[in-house]
Amino acid sequence: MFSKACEYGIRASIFIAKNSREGRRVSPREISKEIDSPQAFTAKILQDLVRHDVIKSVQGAYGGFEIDKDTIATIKLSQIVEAIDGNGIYSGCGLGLRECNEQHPCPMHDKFKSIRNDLRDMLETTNLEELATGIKNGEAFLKV
Amino acid sequence: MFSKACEYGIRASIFIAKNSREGRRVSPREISKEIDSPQAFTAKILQDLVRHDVIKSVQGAYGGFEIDKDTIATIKLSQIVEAIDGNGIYSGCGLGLRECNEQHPCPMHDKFKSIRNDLRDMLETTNLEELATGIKNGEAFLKV
DNA sequence: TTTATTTCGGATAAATATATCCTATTTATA
DNA sequence: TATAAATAGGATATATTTATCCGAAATAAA
Ligand code: FES
Ligand code: FES
Repeated sequence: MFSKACEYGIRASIFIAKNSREGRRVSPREISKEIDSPQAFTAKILQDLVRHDVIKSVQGAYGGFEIDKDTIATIKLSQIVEAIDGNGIYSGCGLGLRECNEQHPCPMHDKFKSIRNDLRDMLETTNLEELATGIKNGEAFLKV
Repeated sequence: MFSKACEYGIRASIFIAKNSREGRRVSPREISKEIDSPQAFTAKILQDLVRHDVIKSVQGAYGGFEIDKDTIATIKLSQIVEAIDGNGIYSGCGLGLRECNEQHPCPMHDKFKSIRNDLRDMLETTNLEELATGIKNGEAFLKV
């Protein structure tokens, strides 16, 4: 469904959100340990998310990654997915035609479209705040 | 969503189904032309589908690929997807945890599960007969 | 200002997915 | 039986994704 990079990116963002709520910056080392992902690869993805204004980085000693406390609830899953995987999952044809087009649909179009729209709605209405809360409460997990 | 191989496999199966209803066998050359896919690569995928009993091949002169007329309506999209991409899309965790587990859910689990189940239901209730009919009637297309 | 720490970014490696090529095998027909 | 036409399958090539490595730049604190 999502690329590995995107999976790591979402898990990392949730972990950063949880820690930022507690006023703690985190390093790629700590992040990749807590979400069980390859460190250098994860660091690349974090840089990508910084460039896309999903998270913030602070360079130098005592630096790390964080998210402004008051924006955590405004960051949607869709922003992370689009930053890393692009928007093909929202608009692309399920059977790989050049574009999904009502006037030139593939045989799966009608049935696929509704699922794709549900997925888009879900990603656009889910924010980091609620996901981080699940982790905080021990109801959900980021690894294993 | 699906791999290229899976997209080609579904499009090819629909094309074969349409032709088998008309009593015509088709070659990889004709298939890849009609679904606009790389020929040799498509041929590999067709072999895979034969091994998984989704389609039938007839070797030698006047051979080709076909589907028994009376089984076309019984072949579900899910069989093709599972043959090529495996069943990860049905059972895998959306955030890449080792397994999707109610007792150890990722933060996206509840919301993701319902979409994944809708997708599975769609693939399990859609058969080649109806898809081929769309093509036959000119309501749907397999390329461009 | 020096030092230690940390992100940034380029280069490279490894793994996987996609695609091509060529030969062997099968089979209907002449 | 010989021939031509077609799928099967191994070997190989290319592209993309995933992953690692290392030095440069930034920055807080001593
Ligand atoms: S054309 Fe294929 S999903 Fe819309
Ligand atoms: S555990 Fe992640 S989707 Fe179920």
